Amino acid sequence: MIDLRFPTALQIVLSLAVAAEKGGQCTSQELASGLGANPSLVRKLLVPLGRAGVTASSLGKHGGVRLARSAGEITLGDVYRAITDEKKLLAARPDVPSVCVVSTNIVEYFDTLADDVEDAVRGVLGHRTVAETLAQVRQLDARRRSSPRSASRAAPKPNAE
Amino acid sequence: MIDLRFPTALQIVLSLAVAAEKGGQCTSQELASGLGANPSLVRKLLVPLGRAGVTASSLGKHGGVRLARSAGEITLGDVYRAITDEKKLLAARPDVPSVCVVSTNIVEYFDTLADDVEDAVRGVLGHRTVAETLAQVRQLDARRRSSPRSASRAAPKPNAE
DNA sequence: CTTAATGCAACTCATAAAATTACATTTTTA
DNA sequence: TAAAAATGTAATTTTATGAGTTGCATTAAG
Repeated sequence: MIDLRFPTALQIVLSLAVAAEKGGQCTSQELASGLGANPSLVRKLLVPLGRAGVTASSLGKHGGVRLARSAGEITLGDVYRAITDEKKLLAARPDVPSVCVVSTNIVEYFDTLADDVEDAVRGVLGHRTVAETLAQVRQLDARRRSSPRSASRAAPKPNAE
Repeated sequence: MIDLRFPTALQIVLSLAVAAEKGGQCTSQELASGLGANPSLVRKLLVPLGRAGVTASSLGKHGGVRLARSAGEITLGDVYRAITDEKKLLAARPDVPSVCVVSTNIVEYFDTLADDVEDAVRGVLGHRTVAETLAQVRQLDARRRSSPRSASRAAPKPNAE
């Protein structure tokens, strides 16, 4: 099944950034409804994010989730690394037999290649803060409202609300 | 299940590059044994590689597979693109409801982010030719033979063969 | 004590590739 | 022309892994 943890975690963090501007926090229920998902799924993703110091939760009544740092101090790379932990984008074939020069050394080679790819991805994600990303998302929203060629049926009346 | 198509295709192409040096070709059976896999699986991967002009096959008795171009004219990016076709490394969450600024625009944002990541990966893979890669694999092999601290049990007697 | 939140464990479901099997098709060649 | 040996391809089963769900223990406010 396709891995949606990073896009999901990113949306969670962005929603928390919006809430943080108002000095507030979110419940996993609120976050889940923005995702069309289950609160339990949200809480599952909050575990590694909390461990990485990206989010923080408080228990009990009036508990909830908030950003552990300001949105300008969190990069998408932080979120990505927290959520994917060890798993790399590319993985070598396991159990390759050793029958020729290629098969004997391909795994070692591929691991270094996978590392290079991982570094490139982190380069892209590491330069963008959550604050900048939220600003970009709002730009998209402004563009969506100003032009009626709606990309989705989400804004059928761009000038009506 | 984890996607092994690219590492598998890469090993196939490298094996074909070795064979090409001797002016020869390989059967899917030979390729499969170097992978510890099934000839049918190899042939399945050869379909997109052939369509992309990376490999070529001949039917019938004494048929087989060979590189369609020289190893110096094929990049790892060519192999990667052929094998993964449309599928991107990162995919947006589907069916996100539109309940706030973030949820309304996150999919569009994430798609552009996924494209940026894809470009970065292709940057890494597009610069390496199969010929260069084969040379690197052989360097690893030379290093493995000269130092007995074997990374795998693949070469228990580095000076014995 | 009740309420409302997170934390966490157990379970089923869905998906996509791996792996396998079988057979049709195409060439070579004896 | 028939046998052999290869690719092409379709159908099927297996497997791995995240999604999604349910339930409940724990925690803290009032």
